[in-house]
Formats: sequence, structure tokens, C-alpha cells
Amino acid sequence: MKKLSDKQRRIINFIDRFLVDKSYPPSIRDIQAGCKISSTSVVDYNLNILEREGYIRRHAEVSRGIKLLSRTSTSESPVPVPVIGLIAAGEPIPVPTPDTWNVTVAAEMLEMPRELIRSKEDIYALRVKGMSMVDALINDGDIVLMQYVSAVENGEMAAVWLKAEKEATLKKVYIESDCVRLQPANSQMRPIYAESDNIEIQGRVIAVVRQIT
Amino acid sequence: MKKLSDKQRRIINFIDRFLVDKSYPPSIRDIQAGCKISSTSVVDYNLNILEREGYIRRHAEVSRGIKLLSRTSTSESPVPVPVIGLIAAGEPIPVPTPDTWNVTVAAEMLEMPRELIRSKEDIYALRVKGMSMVDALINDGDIVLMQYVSAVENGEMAAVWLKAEKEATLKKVYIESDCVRLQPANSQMRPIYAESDNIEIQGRVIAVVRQIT
DNA sequence: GTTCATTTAGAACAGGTGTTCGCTATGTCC
DNA sequence: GGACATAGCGAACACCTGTTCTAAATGAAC
Repeated sequence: MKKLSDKQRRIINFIDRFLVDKSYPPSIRDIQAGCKISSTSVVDYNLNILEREGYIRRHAEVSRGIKLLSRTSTSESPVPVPVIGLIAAGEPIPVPTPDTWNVTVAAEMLEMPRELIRSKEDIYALRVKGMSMVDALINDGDIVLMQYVSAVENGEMAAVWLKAEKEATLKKVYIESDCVRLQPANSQMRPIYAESDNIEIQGRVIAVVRQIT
Repeated sequence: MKKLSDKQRRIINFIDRFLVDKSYPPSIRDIQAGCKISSTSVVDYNLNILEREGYIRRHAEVSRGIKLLSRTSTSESPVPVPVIGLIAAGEPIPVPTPDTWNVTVAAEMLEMPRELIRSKEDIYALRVKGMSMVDALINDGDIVLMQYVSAVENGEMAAVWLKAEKEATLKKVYIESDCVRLQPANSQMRPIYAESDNIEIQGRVIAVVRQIT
């Protein structure tokens, strides 16, 4: 693909917006008006270049016979993720069961872009309740994407259940010689040290999504 | 929606197949040939019924101006969002230009679930650089989804450029009698008060996405 | 049967639309 | 400068296409 001229970029752009808006392709004269081009032949000229460079495909002698090639390749199918419950400081963390995995049974589903969860499996989501995770830079109402694992590697962010304190928290986990260090994501905060048999890894955090208002 | 006649079902079906195949809508005479209908007026007649019943939408006097409404699959497909740059404390906030909107030209694209951005338009994304937004519970490396607006309502989270300080920040904006109050999302932090002509609203924050590791 | 709404038929019109042609302008390379 | 490729311009042509009109066929309800 060669470099496009400014006018050609404008044309591609216009076709894209036109298609989203009207859901049928623009005519040559639509493009002419939309891109403030002086002549239809100039539009035709540049469309031919765009086709030669592989950005569009044209159908000869068919009105509005323009197909955008770039657009089709981008959209990858999203992955449905079940939201199986809440995570709050004082409550046990919900753990996925065969039932909650079921797409039809889950109370709420979230469509996540495939690139966010990559090739990972056993993904579920929790909604954060309360302000207890602000030290992990996680707000009330945020959605936490989790992977169901029972052990994590050093430095990974995990959902941790502190048995004695009966408290759920999201921290980076570092296994040290005699105990486990739980480090908040916010580096300005102090870490917590816990004994190995007092913690239970409930899952690994792979993403956080916050929708505002 | 009333029950459709056999002919009308064939027409809908044909439009659907035609769109998938050619990616532009059929003309009246395409439908006539494809559905073996004797007259263009019959096609026109039935298309009007299909529009009245809510199956399609027609644009008057526009060739191939047919939009299939029943294809709801599009409403769940992910929305491509261009990542147009970085947002950091000491650097001006990138503002989308017609070029950066372009799907094919943008350096990086993000596929976002449609429900996250709802029906909003003019969406772009910025990658956060540095720890200066921790008071908004936003970490280094987070992706901020923005909507391009020049003014925000009271209490909305916005990207604000402080002219005198030459500083970019994400804060909740409250317009008060004599000045503007910039409130961090983390309610434990103190607000900043700025004069109206010292701030520039660069966009509205609609979501934050954090990918961990 | 009559009456009425629905559907079909064919043709024609007016404007939309892709295409083409000759010409000019601009820039590049020797 | 001269030769050449690229890009733009405006007009005209021929076909495409949505629309409209009148008339006829069909079918349902009575």
C-alpha cells in the first residue's frame, strides 16, 4: 500500500462515515460534495487509485458500488464473559461454578474485546462494591475481569481471601521466604504481610473496566 | 409487525444475501430480477409495506437507499475506537482530527463492546503515561475512552488542560459561581480550584480500561 | 352477484449516476 | 528549456434508478 494523498484519506474517511451513518455507500457526487471536490472526474480518478492500492473495491457501472475493504478485517468477534457476582471487602469472593459459566443462566453478560483477554480461558467478571479497593486503583462499580486459577506467579495481581480477617482484597502477590507480601497497585501505599496459610488465591486479575456515569 | 407475504419474505431475504455478497444494497431492479417480480412498481409497493412494518428503512430518491433494520447483529458488534495518542501530566492532550478518525490510518485500534460506549459518537482513546492520574484512580498504561466535546455538564469527568500550569489532568468538573472546581475521582483527595479562563475542556471521559500484565 | 381493499402490470418521466473526453496545471527528472 | 507523469477541471453522454400514473387482476366480506 502506497502512501495516500490528503484528498484520498479524506475520501476513505468520508466513505466510512457515510456507511456508518446511512448504511449504504455514497455516490460519486456524494463524495464530491462531502469532500469538497471540484469535479466528479477527480473523485473517479482518486477512487481508481484507492482501488489499485487495495483500500476499496469498485463495481463498474453500478451506482454506489463501493466496498470498503479495510473495515471488514478489523472486527474480531467479541468474547462473552459472565458477571457472576460482587466483590466487596467483607464478603467472600464468588467462585465460578459450572452453573455460572452457563451463558444462558448467568445474570449478566459482558462482551469483551478479544484482545483484552487474549487466549486466556476460564474468564469471569466481578462487579466491585465499595471503596475498599482504591489502593488497587479500583473504584466502586468497576468491573474486574478474572481468570480462575488457584495459584499465581510472583507479582501478579490476584483476588485474595484473608481467612482470619474474613476480608477480600485485590493485591499483587509476592511470595517471600517466610510469608506472603500483598502489595497494592498504588505504589504509594504500604504492603501487607500475611502468613501463607491465612490466604487463599481466588483468581487472577487480568483487566479492569470502569464505565463512567 | 404484521405477517409478511411470501413475496415480501423473499425480498427481505434477497436484500440480506445481496448485502452480504456485494456489501452495497440492491436497486429496485436488482430486487425485481433476483425475486422474479414482473414490475418495478410491485417491488416499490412491497418495499413500502416492508418499511411501514419496520423491516427496512428507505431513503427517498436515493439509489439503493435501503437499510435492513432486522439485522440487529450489527448493534452488538464491537466498535473500533482509534487510539490517537498519549495523555500525560506535562503534555498537551491530543485532539482528534479528521485524519486520526480514519479507521485505516490510525496507528492503533481498539475493539470496544458497544454497550460500553452506548450510542455515543466521536469516541477516541488515549493511553495514560505516568502516575499523575492516580488521584482519578487511573494507572500508568491505562486506556481512557474519551468523547470529543468542548463543554461538559456539572460533575462529569473530563480531560482538562490547565493553560497556566501547562498540565493535563482528568477531573470531575464543577462550575461554581466564580471559578471551576476540579474534583479528583478519589473522594479522599482535595479538589483544585481554577479560574474559568485558565482551563480548556478537551473531552469527556466515558470509560477506563486497564489490562494487567 | 356487488363492493371494497389489496396486489399486480406496464410504461413513462425526471433526476441520479458512472463514465469519458479534451484540456489545463503542477511538479520532477534529464 | 523540454519531456513526462501526476493531478485537477468542467462538460457532456448514456444508462441507471426511484417514482408515478393508469389500468387491470385478485381475493375477501357481505
